[in-house]
Formats: sequence, C-alpha cells, structure tokens
Amino acid sequence: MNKPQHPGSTSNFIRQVIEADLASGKHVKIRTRFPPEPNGYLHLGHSKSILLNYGLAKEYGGLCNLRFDDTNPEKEEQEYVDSIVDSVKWLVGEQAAAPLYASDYFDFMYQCAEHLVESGNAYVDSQSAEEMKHNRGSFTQAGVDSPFRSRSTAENLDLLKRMRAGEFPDGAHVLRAKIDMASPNINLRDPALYRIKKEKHHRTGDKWCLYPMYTYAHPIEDAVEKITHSLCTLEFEDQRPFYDWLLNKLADGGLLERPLPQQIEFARLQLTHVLLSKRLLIKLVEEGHVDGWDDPRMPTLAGARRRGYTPEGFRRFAERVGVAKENSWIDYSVLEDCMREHLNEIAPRRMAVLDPLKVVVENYPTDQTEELLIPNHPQKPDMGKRPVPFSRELWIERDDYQDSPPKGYFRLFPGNKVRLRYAYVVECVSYDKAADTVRCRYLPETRSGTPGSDSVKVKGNIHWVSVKHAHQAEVRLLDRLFKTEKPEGQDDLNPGSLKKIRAQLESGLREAGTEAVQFERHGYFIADRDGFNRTVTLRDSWQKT
RNA sequence: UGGGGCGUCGCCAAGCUGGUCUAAGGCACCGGAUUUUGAUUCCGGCAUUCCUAGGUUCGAAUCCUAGCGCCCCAGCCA
Repeated sequence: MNKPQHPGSTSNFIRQVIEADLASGKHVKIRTRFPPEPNGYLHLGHSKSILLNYGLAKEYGGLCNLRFDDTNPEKEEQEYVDSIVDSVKWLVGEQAAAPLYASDYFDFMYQCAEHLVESGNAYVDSQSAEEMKHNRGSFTQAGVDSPFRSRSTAENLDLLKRMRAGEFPDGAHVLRAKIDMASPNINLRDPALYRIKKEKHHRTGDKWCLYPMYTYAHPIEDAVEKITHSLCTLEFEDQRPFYDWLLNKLADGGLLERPLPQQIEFARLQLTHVLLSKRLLIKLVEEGHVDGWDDPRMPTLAGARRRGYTPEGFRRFAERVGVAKENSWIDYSVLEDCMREHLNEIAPRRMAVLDPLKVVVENYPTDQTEELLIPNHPQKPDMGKRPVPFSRELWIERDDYQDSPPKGYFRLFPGNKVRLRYAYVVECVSYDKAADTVRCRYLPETRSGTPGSDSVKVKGNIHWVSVKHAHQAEVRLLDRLFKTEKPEGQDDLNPGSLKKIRAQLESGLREAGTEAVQFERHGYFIADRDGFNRTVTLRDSWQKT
C-alpha cells in the first residue's frame, strides 16, 4: 500500500505515527498542543514547535491547543502570557483558539495526587533538598531509599493535606512518586511531584501553596485536554517512561480515560548567528544594546514581526527545515531566504534612494514634471501601476556612479549610458565635483513604454527619485545582531546591526501602509514607527565577487 | 561512567517490514537561457555512496556484531 503523499512537504516520523493511529482507529481526530511556560517572550526557536503542532492539526483536520504551563509562580507573569498569545495569534492566525491554562487543572491534579498516595504510588518525603540529591545516587550508582519512603498511607495522606493547608514552610516536605530508586533512568528514581511554594500565582492568586512539578503536571494536562500526540523536544525523551507510568496509574484508578496521549520527541531548532538564551537576551535589553524585547533585531517573534518577517515565511522555513531527531544547526541564511522568497511574491515594488547622489539631466526642461506609470510588480500585472513623478533633478544611488569603474561595472560613468528604470536612457556627461553632481543628458525617444524605447540598448538599469518630489524618511538598515556563527554574548554583537539613514523615497511612500514593500534593487522593507525597517536584502551576485 | 537518543551530498532531509537505491526532495553551489531590479523566473549539473570495520544474504543505507563520534539526563526548573 502506498503511503499518503503530502503535497509540498515530506514525510516525517511524526506524520507516520499519526497516520498509523488514524488508520488503526486509535484516534478519529488528532489533537496537539503548544505548551509554553509564561516566563519569557517567544523566540525564533518556538516557531518550529508552534508551526509543527498547529500545522499537523490543520493537515489532519484536528485541533491544537495553546496551553500555558503555568506551574511555577516564581517565574511567571501575566505580561508574558499576553505577549505569547499575541505572537501565536500572529503566527497561526485564526487557528489560534483561546488559551488554556495548566493552573485551571490544579484541583484535578491534586485529586490525582491523593489518589496516587492512596494507591501506594506516592509518598511525602521530608528530606532536605540536599539529602534528596545525595540519595538519588549518580549515573553509575543506584540511589538509596528515603527514610520516609515507607510511611503509611494514612500518614502520607495526612501530611499531603496539611501541606496543602499551608501548615509547613517551603521545602519542608515534597510529594514523590514511588517508583524505583535504583532505576538506571534517573528520572524514575522517585521524581518529585509537588513542592511547597508559598507564592502568589498570577492566575490562582493565593489559593495554593503547593505547586505541581512540570514532570507531573504535563502528562495530566495533556490527558485532561485529550491531546493525542504530545510533541516535545529531545531532552524530554528520558521523561517519557514516567509520562506513561503516571498516566497509566491514573487511568487504572479511573481518573483518566484511555486512549492516553503519546509523547513524541523531535529535535529543537538551532539557528546560527542568533542567541536564544533568556538570560543573555535579558542582558542585551537591560544594558541597552537593543531597544527592547521587540527590537527588530531581537530573535523574538515580536522582534521578527517588526523586522518584517512574515508568518508565511516562517511556515516555509519550518517546512524547509523539516522534523527529525537529529540535532542540527540551520544556517540563519535559510530563514532569510524563506522571507525573501515569500516577500518577492507579495511585496509591491517602490523606488528608494538610500545613499543619494544628485543627477542633473541637462537637456530636460527645468520646470517639467512627467508622471510615469510604473508597474507595482514586474511579474504580476494584476498588482497594478502607480504614477511616479520624473523631473530634471534626480537622486540616484551613490554607488551607481563611478569615476573609474572596476571591470564589469555597467552602471553610470562618464560616457556610459544607463536606463533610469521605467523612465529614460541617460548618458553620463561628467561629474561636477564641486557640486557633487552627475551631469547627464537624456534620450527623449527612449521613454519606457513608448515604441522607440528600445532603440538604445543598455546593460545598466538604475532606480531614481525626483528631487523635488522626494519623500525624505528614516530608513533603518538592519543586519544580523551577532556577527559570529554561535554567539555567546555581547562580545559577539555585530556593531553594524543597525544603521539609521535619511533616505529619499518616491513620493507615494509618504502614505505607506503596514504591508511589506520592495525597494527595488535593495531589499524588502516595512513601515515601522515613523520610518522603514529593512527586513532582508535582495540577493546580490555582483557584490559577492 | 549507568541510562536515553542520533550518525545518509556543503546545510536540512526521505528511505530503514532487505532487491524497484549506481539513494527522493529542498536549500546552497556551478553552468546556461530569459529579464527595464547584477533581483525574480527557467533549464541543466551536483552522493556507485549511506560514521568505521567485520558478518549474514544471490542481493544491505536497510538485518547482526564490534568499534568510533556527537547530543541529553543526577532542579523541591520547564
């Protein structure tokens, strides 16, 4: 039998599991989830997980939950919840349903804990953290049982209830699963389930002084939400035996229904030239190396959005990168290329002179202005045309003129002809050093769109902006934040990651919307806070050589 | 070191119930064509080889054995 084909995508081991489960009737509909802890901003690395979970759900006609894993009140804040919801909505659009919260299941989780105690599968340990650590053993040495491991069910239950009632200080006791202190898998050596934490929770307030550990809470969250496939990163692989142990104990006790969710691990996204460590990112913000968490250079999704990166670009990136279990590093240029690819399709073209040099067309009437109709996209006539004024004095790019050009240079230099894009062919007469102006003469019969426009063949084609009509604005030339392949801190910052310039833009850009535009021959830009951010440059095979 | 993973082209990644694999696809790269963006698009090229060494087999990237390399685990973090 042939395997189902995925148009535009390739098979991967997760799809195979899903298809098998669907085929066998284990599930009629799949349900995935994206479970961030609200303790920071979402970054580029999260995009893979988000798009994987929502993508699979969509592909197989299932659902994906956005669920906050808010089990550690010490680190979590509402501000993060808001920003995460925002970023997820931006990335997946209408597929993003209202968020769910692990904290909404605290009652049930506690009920499960009592059941575990009653069924002899959990106990209250009163060792100190240090003692616990010591008695856990090592990779090569089995752990030893806690002296409290054999407490009676009644005593355990009493202690647990009093823990919940707030009778003990932080750290006095902890609830542990009773599994095997000699397991070769350290995660099975009686992992902690609950710790006392007299901390106010951003959603449940002071209701609890006892909070579940991730290890314990996560499987239950998945089961409660009837998640079918619980996708997580490789480092949780060793945790899977406990995940299954817990769920089966609870299902056996009638607290959970089968089929139970299945945890599947995949390799997290590792990108070169970026730094995703929360600690170091915070430093960059606090020390003012960047403007904030949503600085367009930041590797956060909020930053990427202001940078002009698109959800569709991220989707293509996720597809291109694939899903597997091999730890791999993706070169940052792959991400840039995906953005470029998408932007090329959707961005209307505009002319913008970033580093202006004045050109005077000496034989063009002083007071004349022509409105030229210029296509918004050379390959997409349906995107229409726009009027752009042409006059005697123009701005061109400074490096489109050279006194003594290098070999192969085919733009402006004395005696050479070049086409002013969508306007006329001009011939360079000379460069007036005192006035810092290039003197040209135009060939009237070469006006674009007219019958004789092709009478003169030229190789060069440069963009321009009419001086008296130009819209002057700030343009931020953004480059990578880090110059090194695997940055470790501020020493690796790219000093040229942000250049602010005053550019001369075609007049229509005065009323720019929020959608991406291409500045011809430069790259893709997006209007942001009173100026334009460069999202990514165009490819350039000339500069390379 | 005990346990859990992973090793297929420069970067990803299919394939892994053995033959249709002298190994898919994408990206990068190299040609060449078109082009009023040195962009885009298009066409062509790009692993006799699958970490290494043995073995099983008529036949192995796919099975077995032994090595080697890399990642993860000893939070009352997630």
